[in-house]
Amino acid sequence: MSKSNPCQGNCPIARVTALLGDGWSLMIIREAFLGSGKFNEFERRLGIARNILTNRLRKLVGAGLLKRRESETDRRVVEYRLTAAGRALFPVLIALSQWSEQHLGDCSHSVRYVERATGEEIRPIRVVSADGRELDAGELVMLPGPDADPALRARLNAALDQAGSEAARAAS
Amino acid sequence: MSKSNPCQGNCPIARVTALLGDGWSLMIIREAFLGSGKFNEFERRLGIARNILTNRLRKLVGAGLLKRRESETDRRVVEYRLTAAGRALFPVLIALSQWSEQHLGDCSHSVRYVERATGEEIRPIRVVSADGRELDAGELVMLPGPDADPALRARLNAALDQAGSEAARAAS
DNA sequence: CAAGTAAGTTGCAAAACGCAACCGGGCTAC
DNA sequence: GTAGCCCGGTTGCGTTTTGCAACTTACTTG
Repeated sequence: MSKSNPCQGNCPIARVTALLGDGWSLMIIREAFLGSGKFNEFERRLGIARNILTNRLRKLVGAGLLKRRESETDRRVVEYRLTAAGRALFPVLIALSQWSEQHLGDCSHSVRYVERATGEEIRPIRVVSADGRELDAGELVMLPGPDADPALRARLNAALDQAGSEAARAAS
Repeated sequence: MSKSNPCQGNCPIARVTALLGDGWSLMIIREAFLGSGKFNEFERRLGIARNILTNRLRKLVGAGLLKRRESETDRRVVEYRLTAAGRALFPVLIALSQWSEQHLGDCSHSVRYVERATGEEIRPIRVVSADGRELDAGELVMLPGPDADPALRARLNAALDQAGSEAARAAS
């Protein structure tokens, strides 16, 4: 994948896939949310090979999701902590988790996300319109933004045209 | 990864990672949201190798995200369409996309998600409490749910304890 | 019927992954 | 202070996954 996936220019999904699209990165982020910070903790709790872990931690630090800091009390240990950018992935993680429990495997309810202050479970993550209504996938369109490069712009416009012609065909 | 990543029992993130944790699956889902359906379309638009594409499509069909249907008008072509489970990934995709644009690379605004009916851009995806307030990562806890297996339960409780002791340490 | 096209499949080379052994600095205990 | 252990890596090597290109089979089109 690494060499290819120029895919469609600066598509944000392509960029995030290049960074987190492997079997471990998301698990490492999850572990970090669960409080892991030391190299050893990640290794033990995930059962990941040490060379791979080194590689992924470097990548995540390089991307600004984790911050590497050598402990002051014991200079052998290194702490990897989530940065603000890393913590901003929390909605993604929850959305994935909720989707997984609803649509994968045996429909189990194995993790609860509750508000610390109230003890109440949070709502399912949803797409919400500008004025606060919950939206469905069918009610949305993707349009090229101001910074879309030509390839992405072409792709999104093609998708629009296709949807348009499909709608026209359905209407006829 | 495939063999390992038993990770922590039935953790939903581990399950979703096993399914979508590679360089292509999410891109295929994105393409499907953009209207691609035929084998050739995925191939051309993503630049993915055909054997890999075959493999991923089968996996996604097997997981119930895509539905494989041979065209009636031309029996050579095969249509892969998102199922309800697949469409339910839309919030995840948008959350990833929004995160990517905010925290990756050059802060660009290359894709706009707008409501078809109003033309208004949607709100950023957020975690919302039971009574509708937007929550921050720090205001949440993960607790084992009724279906958590022992390993996951232990992991989540350990995280709780650790957070507790850290809080105690910070308070002292 | 000849040519072209769609969706795979196969074989092979290159890259990524996983494991286990090794390493160097830093603590700890005697 | 030195022997032994822990921590965070690194290295070498075998296995798996990926990527590419050529081939195949079924079908449509001219």
